[in-house]
Amino acid sequence: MSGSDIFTGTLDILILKAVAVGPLHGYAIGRWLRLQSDDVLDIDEGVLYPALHRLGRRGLLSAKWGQTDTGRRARFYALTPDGREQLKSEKTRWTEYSKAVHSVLQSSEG
Amino acid sequence: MSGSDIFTGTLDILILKAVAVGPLHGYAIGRWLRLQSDDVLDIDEGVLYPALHRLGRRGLLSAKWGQTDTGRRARFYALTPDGREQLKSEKTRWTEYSKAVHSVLQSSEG
DNA sequence: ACTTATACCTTGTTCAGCTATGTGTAGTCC
DNA sequence: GGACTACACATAGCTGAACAAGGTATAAGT
Repeated sequence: MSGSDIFTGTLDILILKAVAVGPLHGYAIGRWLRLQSDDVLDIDEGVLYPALHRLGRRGLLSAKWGQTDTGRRARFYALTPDGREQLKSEKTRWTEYSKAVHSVLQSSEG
Repeated sequence: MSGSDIFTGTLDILILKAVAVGPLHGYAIGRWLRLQSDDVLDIDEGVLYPALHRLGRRGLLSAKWGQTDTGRRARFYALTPDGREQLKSEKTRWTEYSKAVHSVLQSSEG
């Protein structure tokens, strides 16, 4: 059901990236993240769906109802142009930040 | 005054690491993080001091008043044994997590 | 006198993520 | 028939870290 805790602020990037290739529905986003991260990122559905709604409200994702491969009804999310820009800038920010944290954690100087 | 936003959850690790080498006072912790991270990590004091108090309350840091090199009064924080363990496990968690995020962001598969 | 750097602190607010829970469909296994 | 798993969506209440914006005070430089 639930995965290990998230570092707040990273979820949006992960979601935006997941739908960057093509539209996906919520459940598939969760599955894809689990797959790509070797089970490290296991997003609770009670966290994932509100996040999708937030991103929609902010105009970073668009949503429409559709059919899965197996004929089920599902809500498909796609990146808007704003979302694509947001992904890009957040990715840059993450990369810079994680490098900074890494260099702090590696440091042995007092 | 303020730095760029933090990814929530990383601040504790950064602080614990800063005092891992030896006791430091709050202001020096901020300065050290800025230095080690090439100005990427610039922790607002209104964020830093409450965090130090929290870590103290949780028993991960000990605190005592002392004198700086320049003769000023300052509160020095040091790692407790619990704090050292927490640093270790959080470091592991961060490393695993950031690798996972990285591998998601690098992915090009749909 | 003024500014900068040092060094500490608190109060109020926001909102992401956590926890728990609910709905319903469809396939499989015994 | 009954139980179970996977799929797919959703909301409501809570917590607490971080943010924003202030405040106190000393010392050194110009």
